Amino acid sequence: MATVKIRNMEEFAAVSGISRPTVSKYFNDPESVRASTRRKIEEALEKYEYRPNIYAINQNRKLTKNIGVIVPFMADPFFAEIARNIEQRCIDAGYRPTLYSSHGDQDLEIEILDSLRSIKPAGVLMAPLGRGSDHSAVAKFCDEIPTVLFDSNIQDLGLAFVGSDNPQFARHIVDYLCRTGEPPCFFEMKNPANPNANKRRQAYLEAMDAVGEEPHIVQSEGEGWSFEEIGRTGAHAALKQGAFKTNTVLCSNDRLAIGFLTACYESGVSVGRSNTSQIRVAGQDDHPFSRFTCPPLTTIAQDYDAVSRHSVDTLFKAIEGAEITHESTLFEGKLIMRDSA
Amino acid sequence: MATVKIRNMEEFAAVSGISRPTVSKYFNDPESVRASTRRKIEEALEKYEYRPNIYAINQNRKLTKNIGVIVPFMADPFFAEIARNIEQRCIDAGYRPTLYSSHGDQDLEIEILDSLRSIKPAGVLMAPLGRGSDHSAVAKFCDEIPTVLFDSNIQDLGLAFVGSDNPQFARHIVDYLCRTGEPPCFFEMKNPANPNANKRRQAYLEAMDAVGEEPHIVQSEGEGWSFEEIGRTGAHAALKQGAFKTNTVLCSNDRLAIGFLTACYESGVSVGRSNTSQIRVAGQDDHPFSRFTCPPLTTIAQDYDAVSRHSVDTLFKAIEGAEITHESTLFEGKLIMRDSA
DNA sequence: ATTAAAAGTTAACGCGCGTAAAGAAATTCG
DNA sequence: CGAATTTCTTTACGCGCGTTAACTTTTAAT
Repeated sequence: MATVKIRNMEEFAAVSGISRPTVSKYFNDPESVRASTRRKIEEALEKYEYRPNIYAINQNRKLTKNIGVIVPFMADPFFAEIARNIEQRCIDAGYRPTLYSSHGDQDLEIEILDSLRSIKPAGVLMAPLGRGSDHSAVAKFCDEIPTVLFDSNIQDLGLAFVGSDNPQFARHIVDYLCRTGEPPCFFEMKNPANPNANKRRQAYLEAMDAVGEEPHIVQSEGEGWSFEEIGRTGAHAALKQGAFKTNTVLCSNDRLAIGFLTACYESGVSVGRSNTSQIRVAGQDDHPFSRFTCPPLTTIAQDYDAVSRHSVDTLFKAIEGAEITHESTLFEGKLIMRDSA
Repeated sequence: MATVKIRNMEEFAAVSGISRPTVSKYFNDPESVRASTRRKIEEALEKYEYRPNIYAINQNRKLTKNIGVIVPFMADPFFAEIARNIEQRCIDAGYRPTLYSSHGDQDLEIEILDSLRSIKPAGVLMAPLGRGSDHSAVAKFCDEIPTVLFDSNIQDLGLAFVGSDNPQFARHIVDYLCRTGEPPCFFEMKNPANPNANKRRQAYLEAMDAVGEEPHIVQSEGEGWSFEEIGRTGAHAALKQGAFKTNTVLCSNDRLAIGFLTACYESGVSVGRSNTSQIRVAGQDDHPFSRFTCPPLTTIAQDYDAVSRHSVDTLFKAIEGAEITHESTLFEGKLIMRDSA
């Protein structure tokens, strides 16, 4: 392998027999040099260990190849999955994604934005805390750096918003539940962290109206991102006081539903769609764990592949100079029928 | 606020009335300048928007303040939690952590190491894939950059290893299970991704020997990181052929146990420690979801706070010049009694 | 073969900051 | 108060690479 250690592009250019400006050109785009030149450089690359210093590169380029990816809560596997998906797309496009989680904390979200500024990213993909976000801080950031919001929207901030079509979700699953049994009550947090929650409540109301059923909303106390625990305690309280007017419950999201199922188990309420069951429970999102609840959770799956693809595409188009007029893109969900409803 | 935009430290030094070298000194350590000087600089900092260019800084410093944090599988909330914990400790110590997930993929793990090299980190905290890691690639990396391994060990690589005391885990939970009912069979993957799995099997055998009971091991087919699904299908197969010699099952980890519980539900086997239950199931790790399984999972909790603290401490000591002799530090677990066993 | 176009070379500057040296100014202390 | 000490200022260089300008060589086309 290497006989001498290559310290910089100058030295590497020397051993490859090509001038430094041309080598620099090669690293910015290998296709931009003649095939014979490319071959020489790549032969040297095999022989010697050299990689351009990323700090020197970024200091001199007007724009880095960095992409920031922010999710509100990494310990939620749903966000881990979508982050992974986005990350891979960035890498494939030749960018360098860096992953951040706000961990449900406003101060941390602000710190992340601040930290991102210092790495001068070409663009940012952000799933904001939502209700918990500092609106003006996010607005200011979106103003400085090309940013696409996903999952949860903040007014008209950023280049675009990409998320799920909550009304379609609600129509779809409310339809299903009504066709197969009693109409669903809606179970949610009283003070949800995520603005999607409000849209989902609204969507539920509209969907129930459309099928001509009377809506019933049951709310759980508790704040923060411990949705399962909030769902569990809220369900216990609601079950005890007979808050559900029908035997069917649609939860605002799967994590809440997971806690709900735990409460049902703990209080001896049998869940399922069989005749012997006392209650039916459905969720929304198709959380990675929903397959493994007892009973497995009927839910409506977010098309997170489409969400991540479209988010990334939109950002890259903007980075590459396309004029983007702000728009929201919402993807439909698929019903995942399992045993809980 | 700002009347003019500050472009670099030169300009900022001008408006603050302090020379550039002193300002530079301030940013490296605010305490290193006279109080009156510090005050002047901080007043200017309030008045003008300026932050040193991180690329220029890192180009000139011998050592960056970057810390790499690698976990094998971010969609496992256990790793998300420990990563978060580690991240925070790094920030508190004035470093800049960057988070990576190998997503269970060897090629990606290697890519991450490569990518880390290019940011010239002061140190790295790595939970390797384990069996799935490219030993020589990791070894080479540890040789170049101060690296502490945690969670899963690879021989004697890196500055140190920090993890859990698997034998203690096994003794503790085997003791408990034997005291309260039939001795446990052990349920695990035949081809586990994680080397801890092998240690846990061994620990189970020793613990059973210690209490004078005959061990029984049941293995599930399947590879990769979809532990829940592997646990579920493996449990179905094992239950169908009556593979368990006793009515108690200790799973190698919680995610496997979660799948096991799903299989029990699906095949109508009642789980729990009451007289009416047919089987008892326990896990290991205290996964964030274990509280919410049905029934809630009895398990043994990893002291991930201690693991992350000690990992970070060890790394920082090494970075700050302390001589580290390679050693493994293992933390004990606490029994978490819930309803499944 | 002639020639225009394409791709390479050499030389040089700049990016923003770390850092070192030498001397000036401010502070501390006896 | 003067001397010793600490802290700052000025000046200057270097880090590794992007990039430009002027020129030379190679390639493709007539």
